[in-house]
Amino acid sequence: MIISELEKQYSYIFEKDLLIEISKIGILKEVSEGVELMRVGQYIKSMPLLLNGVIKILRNDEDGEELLLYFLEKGDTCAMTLSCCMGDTKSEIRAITETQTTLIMIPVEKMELWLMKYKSWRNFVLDSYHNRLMEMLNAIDSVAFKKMDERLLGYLKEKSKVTGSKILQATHQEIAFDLHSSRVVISRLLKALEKEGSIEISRNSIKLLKL
Amino acid sequence: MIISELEKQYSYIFEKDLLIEISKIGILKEVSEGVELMRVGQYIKSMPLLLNGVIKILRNDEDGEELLLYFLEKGDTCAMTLSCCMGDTKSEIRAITETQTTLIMIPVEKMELWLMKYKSWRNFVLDSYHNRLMEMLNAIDSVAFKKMDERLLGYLKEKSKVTGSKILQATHQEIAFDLHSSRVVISRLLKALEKEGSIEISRNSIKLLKL
DNA sequence: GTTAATTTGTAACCCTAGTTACATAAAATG
DNA sequence: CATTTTATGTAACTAGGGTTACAAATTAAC
Repeated sequence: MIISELEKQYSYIFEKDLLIEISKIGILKEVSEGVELMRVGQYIKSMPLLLNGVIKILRNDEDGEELLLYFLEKGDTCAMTLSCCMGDTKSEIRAITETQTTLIMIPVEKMELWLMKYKSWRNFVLDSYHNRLMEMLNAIDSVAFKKMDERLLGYLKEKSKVTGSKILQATHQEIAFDLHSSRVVISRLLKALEKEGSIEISRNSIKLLKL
Repeated sequence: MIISELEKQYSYIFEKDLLIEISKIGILKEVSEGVELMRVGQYIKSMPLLLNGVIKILRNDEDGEELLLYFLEKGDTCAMTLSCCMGDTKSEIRAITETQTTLIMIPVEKMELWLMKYKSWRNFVLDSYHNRLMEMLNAIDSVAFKKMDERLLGYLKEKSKVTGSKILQATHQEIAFDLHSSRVVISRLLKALEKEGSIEISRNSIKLLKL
């Protein structure tokens, strides 16, 4: 039953034998929107393969301050998880489902075994690391080089892209959390975007117009 | 001749056979301080293993703005290089020798081969990715959550650690570049640190006192 | 040793974005 | 439908840090 879903996303990535192993060993999991899949400091015993939906990955500092790092989409896996599994260290990030998601959980033990056995798995793991490093660089560019208005715009576009909708469900406060800013600042900048005709603001939602 | 240097840093990491391969194939390279080893947009054909010295890794945005991401020390390799070699993409970062360095260059072709052949190489590559991800998280914490005075202090400590000296050779302008700030701001904050008794400022150098 | 180039110190100013405070509006709850 | 709760709008203020401008000090160059 798993394998049909699996093949849609991963058949051109993984070799046949590996797909079969995954479908035997992996545990299919349905998670609804807004669920915390992982929090900082937690140990990780299994690794998720994302079949459907969107997960947002956040960084927290000691004082509970928060910042969105990037979104994971179908076909992605969490490099942080990989990283933590290998090193047997605690998670450094927080993961929350942005939409309803379907994922396959793989026990850690298999990971190293498969690295030896399957070339496609090796490539997948290395690609994941590569992709995640690139997303981290984006995150750094954003906070280091951009001003808040630009960051906000980028955030809205990205969120629209991953959810596949021009209408975003979010309060100004939630956006402020993701961008590590304050509600007042976000309201201010959103208002400016509305005046300039880029968006339309309603309670709990924002409609992207000419972006 | 290479192998003696090699064994000092990597004998407990790599298996014997791999060490021999590296010493046969790798090209030993001595680089003096302040040399640009890699710039943004460059293609990478070989991968460095750091035997000695310190390399600083910088991020540039389109307008030439710059930010220090982290330092590489002996025993490290550049995960970005790994990443770029694999994906055959351009470099996203800039690398400059912070001190005189000794490194071994490995041709890209070997990398994938060794991933299959040597467990120790696999672990090394995965560990490198892990370490680099952690350093990227530090960089993000710094720019996202900290104020400039804290960042400056962290920078001074880190630089002192990697160079192994309490006396740092740097102008305020150079520090400003690394932190993506301006000379005036850095001078201002350094002065404050001096008044508080943490450092001693001289032309072209800063002495760390009670840090 | 005189001149030029670098480096540092400091004042004055400005802008972004964070904070506080309060009003209004829309939904949820009873 | 009256009352909370939640979300948004806006003004006024503050602070961090970026910019400009210029002086002083140190070093390098001739």
